[in-house]
Amino acid sequence: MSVRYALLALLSEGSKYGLQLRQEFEDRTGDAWPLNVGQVYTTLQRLERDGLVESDGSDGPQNVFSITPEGAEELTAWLRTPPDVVPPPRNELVIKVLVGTRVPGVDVPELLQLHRRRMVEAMQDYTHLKGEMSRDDVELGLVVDSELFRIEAIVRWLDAADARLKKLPPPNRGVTGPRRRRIRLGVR
Amino acid sequence: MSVRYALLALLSEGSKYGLQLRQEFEDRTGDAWPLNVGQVYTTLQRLERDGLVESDGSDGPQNVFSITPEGAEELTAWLRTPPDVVPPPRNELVIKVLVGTRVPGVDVPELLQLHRRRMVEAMQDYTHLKGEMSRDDVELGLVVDSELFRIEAIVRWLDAADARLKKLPPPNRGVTGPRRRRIRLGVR
DNA sequence: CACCGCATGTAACGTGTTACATGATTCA
DNA sequence: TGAATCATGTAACACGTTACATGCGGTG
Repeated sequence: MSVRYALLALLSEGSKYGLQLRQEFEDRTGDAWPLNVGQVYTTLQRLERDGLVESDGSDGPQNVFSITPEGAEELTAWLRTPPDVVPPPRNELVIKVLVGTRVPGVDVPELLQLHRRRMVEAMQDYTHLKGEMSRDDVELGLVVDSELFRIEAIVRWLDAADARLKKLPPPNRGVTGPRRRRIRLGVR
Repeated sequence: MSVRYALLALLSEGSKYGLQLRQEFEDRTGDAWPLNVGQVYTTLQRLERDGLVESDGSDGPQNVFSITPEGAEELTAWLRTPPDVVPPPRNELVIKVLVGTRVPGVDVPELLQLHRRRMVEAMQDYTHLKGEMSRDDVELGLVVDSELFRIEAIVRWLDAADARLKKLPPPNRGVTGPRRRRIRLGVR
């Protein structure tokens, strides 16, 4: 839902049209997240359908949109809404490791080391990039920071996973276990 | 694409049917990620269509699926594929902050503090949960670890963002800037 | 004129979500 | 018998992606 509300935010500054919204979205996120133009138009249609945005009726070559009061309200609510934390968003790497332990012929510690190497390389690339960046490019700086912290967290998790798996190595390799009662992370 | 390959991984252990796959997916990810049954069936259809999985023909009450050699190949490739890093995945919180700086009436530093509070609370909840967890619940332990590291990285980013925004406070508040040349993160 | 850039859209597809409908089996 | 549970599926929808089609205007 990021795009939907990002467009709303850009429109809260003033009325804009499609291509302009794409341009400004990319500018204001440091050119880090290319945005497909098609998605801008379909998202604007949905926003209009939901009454969060109004079209300037002019079906001319520049179809200008403005935010409505309801749109402004939803926007400020969204800005203060924290990202969902229970249930946690699915984490592809974590799933890889967890289901990987049951795939015949897969060496999980080796898998952890492989991904660790890739992640460290990515961090080096980003760190190098930071050196080349203009010091006052706040937007790109923030995006790169977010990636660096995020990837660093992945590396730490890979190390923790390695340690955890070393502690109880083969007992549940291929065994289905006694179906022990589990804690459900705040669902229903 | 996590679910698609997770099912493939579970099938690499042996043939299974729909509900069983959901059950095992949830077991093996520590019950942290509830999986909708409907998605299992549609995903199995697509896997079959793509030749990665075979149905046991028996359209009976238990429709059993097995992995094909092509499926096994795709699976091992997926396990070793690192998560995409350029362009970075869109980060909803980062987008909130970046576009929030242009929304009239929004106090960004206050926004950062609000989200920081929420994230710290989430970390406390997870830490508390770890204390209540069975020590040998590897799966849930790994998921909770991944969330703790992930959220901690968010908190660090919020602090870094706060510092960055304090350094150059109002110059680009509402101003569109000179459209400076930017580094593109390896796209195209 | 022909081409390019701007601008708007549509179509097809993939993943994911929720909700609903349909049988078969088990058991009080 | 009737209700719960197991098991399979479908429908409708949201978001996102890629690719394609259309129209307008300026410029060589």
